[in-house]
Amino acid sequence: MSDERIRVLCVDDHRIVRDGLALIISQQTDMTVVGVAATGEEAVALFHQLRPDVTLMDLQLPVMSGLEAIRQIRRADGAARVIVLTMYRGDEDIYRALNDGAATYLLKDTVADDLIRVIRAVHAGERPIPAEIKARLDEHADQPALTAREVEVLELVYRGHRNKEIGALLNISEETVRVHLKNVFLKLNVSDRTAAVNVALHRGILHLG
Amino acid sequence: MSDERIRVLCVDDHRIVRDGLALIISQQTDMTVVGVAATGEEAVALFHQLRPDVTLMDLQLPVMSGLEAIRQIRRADGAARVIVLTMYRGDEDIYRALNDGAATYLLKDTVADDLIRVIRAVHAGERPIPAEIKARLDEHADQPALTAREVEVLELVYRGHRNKEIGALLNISEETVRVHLKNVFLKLNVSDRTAAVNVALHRGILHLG
DNA sequence: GCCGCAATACCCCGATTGAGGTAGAGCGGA
DNA sequence: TCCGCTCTACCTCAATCGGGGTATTGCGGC
Repeated sequence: MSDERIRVLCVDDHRIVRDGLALIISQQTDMTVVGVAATGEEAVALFHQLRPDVTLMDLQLPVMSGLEAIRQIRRADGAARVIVLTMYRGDEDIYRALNDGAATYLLKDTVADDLIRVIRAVHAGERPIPAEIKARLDEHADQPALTAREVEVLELVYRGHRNKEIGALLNISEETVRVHLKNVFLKLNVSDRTAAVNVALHRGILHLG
Repeated sequence: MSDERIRVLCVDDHRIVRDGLALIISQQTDMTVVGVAATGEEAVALFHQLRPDVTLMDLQLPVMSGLEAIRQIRRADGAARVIVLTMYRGDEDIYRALNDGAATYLLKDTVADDLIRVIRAVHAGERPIPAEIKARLDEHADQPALTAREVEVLELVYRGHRNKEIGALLNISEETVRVHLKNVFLKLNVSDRTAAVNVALHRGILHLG
């Protein structure tokens, strides 16, 4: 009964990875790939059009991030089941995705058979969080969270701007920028901007791009 | 004649991607995956053991990079045919890989059918460089190259070290570190260290990790 | 209503950084 | 052999940055 197959939407910006995933899933008798998307927009549009049972979502997508796509999908349908499948290992990535409604979070290290099992479990309403991911999430809870403004400032530091420029861009004084950065340094446990950017990139607070 | 199939070694650190690629290749009647590796060391060891016709190599590998693996493989066998398959789009990545003996360079955006065609072409002794990659390589030629020492200094800046610390780590004076950085800024066309790191990450001169 | 937090802004001061020089030693190619 | 490049090192000066404060406004939760 092909009507009873789990209908999967597959979202990844790398064509060859998408093709590989689709092939892996298509080989199962109890599931089928009903659509593929390469950007966040495409993912949201196809979700509405296809109403898949499970959406397999990479976080690293051009134009609109996978995180934003998850938000929009979950806002439109609180019962939507989205599995994150990504190479991002940062605790902040994991926290944000699960906090925004992802059913679970898998790294691309995952074995094909495990992915298949998780798709079935999530379709059945479970939320099987891998131990490694759970551990990272616990680490995250121990860390002080940056505020939205602090992330905004740090992002501009990462782009290579000086404090004065950042102040001008955000319409606040250079002094205030310094205050935000001081707090960022405290929270990230570093003593200068390059180290802060480094930590932020590794923890998934910022991303290349 | 299974003996006449193209024997492919598949190197990628993400298990699910490796599985997907292997599945794509295995579906062809004229090629077969004889081995898979997840690190540079494994890749080099398996190359010697299996002597594949074509090696499909990601650049982003733990412990030993794909670039270093290519160097070691090509040093051992100047006729070895290695296809780079990576998400790295930096001109420096492309330059280094092709300069160190890769037969061609594909992005993970590549369509499965194109990958298959390139594997056949490379096995036949061709070097089919995609137009996009060729264009990036031309851009690279217009840019002044950083010296090994300059990259070394920039790497430590990226790690968050101050000039004084970098001097101590490299056993040179802080003054010399400043000179190297001045030259880096000139070559990368930036005016401070965070911008330099940003450009270096995007061009593939440095990598996360 | 009160407390805590986020965001804003200003102060001082020492450390660090970036931009401008000059210069010698060593090495490899023309 | 000589030229050019790389690495090394030092100098000066102005700009930027990081660490230490204090303080006001506004918002949301208890």
